[in-house]
Formats: sequence, C-alpha cells, structure tokens
Amino acid sequence: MYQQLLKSKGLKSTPQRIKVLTMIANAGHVDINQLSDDLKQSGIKIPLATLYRILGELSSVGILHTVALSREKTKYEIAKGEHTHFLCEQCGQLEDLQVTMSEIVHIAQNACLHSIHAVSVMLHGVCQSCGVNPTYK
Amino acid sequence: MYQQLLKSKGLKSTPQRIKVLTMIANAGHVDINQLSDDLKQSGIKIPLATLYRILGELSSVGILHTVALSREKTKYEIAKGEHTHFLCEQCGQLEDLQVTMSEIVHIAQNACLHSIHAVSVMLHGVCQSCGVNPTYK
DNA sequence: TATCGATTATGATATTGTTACAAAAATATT
DNA sequence: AATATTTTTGTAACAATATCATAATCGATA
Repeated sequence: MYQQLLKSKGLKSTPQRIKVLTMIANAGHVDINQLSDDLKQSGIKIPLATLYRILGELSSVGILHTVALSREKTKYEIAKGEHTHFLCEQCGQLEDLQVTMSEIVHIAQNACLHSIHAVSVMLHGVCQSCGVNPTYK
Repeated sequence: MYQQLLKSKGLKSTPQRIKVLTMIANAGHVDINQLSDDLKQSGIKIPLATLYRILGELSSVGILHTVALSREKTKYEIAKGEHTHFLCEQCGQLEDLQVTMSEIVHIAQNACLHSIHAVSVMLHGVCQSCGVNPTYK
C-alpha cells in the first residue's frame, strides 16, 4: 500500500495523497487538470493549490515521475523502472514502452566525460490507432 | 543567412526574428527569459508577448527546436541534426552530445507497432566541471 | 484511546506566465 | 512609390502557480 511508501519517504499518509496516487496509478499518465477532473468525477474535491503541492512533494521524494512535454502540460506517473515514452503526434496520447536503455547510456558514456545517472527517451510518431483511423484535423 | 531560411518557410524576414535567431544561435540553449535578458543587454527590446509569438512560430515551422524540462522552463535551440541532450543535475546546464539514435529507434520499433518519426534522448547526471568542482548547495 | 506537537489541507489572495486583440508599423510585391 | 499582407506592439484578459494564515488531521506517546 501507499501508506508504507509515503512513510518510507518521511511523508505522512493522508487521504488526499493516497487518492492522488491511486488516481495516477489508474490513469497511467495525467496532467494536473485531468487529475483534478478525475478526482471530482469520483466525488473527491482537492483544491488545485493542494494538488500542486502534493504533486510537487511526491515528485521531489521520487514517488512520482514527471514527463515534461512541449505542447501539453507536464504529466505525472508513478515512478517505476526505467522505460521509454511514446507520444502520438495526432491524439497526444502518451504510452509506456518497455525498452532497455543501458545500451544508450553505454554509447553516450563514450561521447562525453560527464557522469550519467539517468536517461529519458521520448519517441514521437503516430500511434497505431491514429494511423489506422486518422484524426484529420 | 536567416532571411533565406525564413522565406523558405513562408515567413517574412523581420529584424526581430533575425535577432532572436542570432541570439539563440549564440547562446546554444535558452529559455524565453534568458533570451529576453540577452536581447535587452544588446540594447534590443522585444516585448515578451512578441517573443512568445516568435518562438512559437519559429518552432512550429521547424526552425527552432524546443527542449521541455521538468524543473526549468523549456529551452529553445536552432534546429540541427538529431542529437542527444545532457542535463547537469547540479548546475542545470544543457549540453549537446553527438550520439546517433538510429539504433534506439530500431530497438524501439521492435517494441511497438506505432510509426516512429523522431526521438529525443535526455541524459541526466553531473557534468564534468561540477564533478570536479562541486557546487554544494 | 485521549492528548498534543508537528504536519498537512484549505481557501483566499498574490504573483507570475501566457495569450488575445486592435491599432500602428514594417515587409515584399507590383 | 503604392498597396495588400504580415508582423509588431502595448494593453489588457486569461491561466497557471505560489504564498500565507488558519483549520483540520496525523501519528506518536502516555
């Protein structure tokens, strides 16, 4: 449960935090507005100011992971093992792909003398469902 | 010159656009505020509203490339060949690395059925100068 | 399980970031 | 040089995020 996780990071377990985590886990990737809407839909009203703080806290202790995007608002996901993201240029959906990146790090490590701690890979393209059934805008 | 480039994208060549492009080319990577400051420093005052529009336009026609970051504001660079970015966790500096990514695409293409158009890779770590001369905050 | 200090949530407000719009200016074409 | 079109500008609207005092909640302790 999330209570353990929060505690292990020195954060108290509050219903708001738990609900936020559960919501994000369900949704996969959400921005703060979708999250707020989802919560409302479930009859839970957490003020935006609180959401901002919660998301900030959970991110800074590493429970959440943020995905910064150019067009859309940054999305939040439960921090899990390293993986790459696929962003569909048409429908905007963000999807996880299980691609190992150790090779990338290895290659990159040969191209510089900095010490590399993490990689994030974002793929852009058209997802299968948009390709088959294009959303002509 | 940038005039040609702008024209080829159907955009008129204006002093503001040229100056913005020149500034970004000098700086490598800048966010809108640094850019605005740099311009002021050079005695050029372009209102923020105009900068926002210019950056948007130049990005959407592909002359500029945006790098969305979690903590800092998104940075702009002159669009060049595909390369990866290294972000230093200590000093926040963004650096280009010449690492080919065709292999990554290839690997990823096996992990999904979506059609992939582009990749962006962001490496996180501690740059050499911070490693040698750490900025203990 | 009742108490209490410390943490967190809330709501209102302030601050900051971004966009929209009408008018003036500049551009490139003839 | 004249003109239609695009662009810039400044202001004002709008949206996103942060701050703050207060109230509520948590969880450790007795």
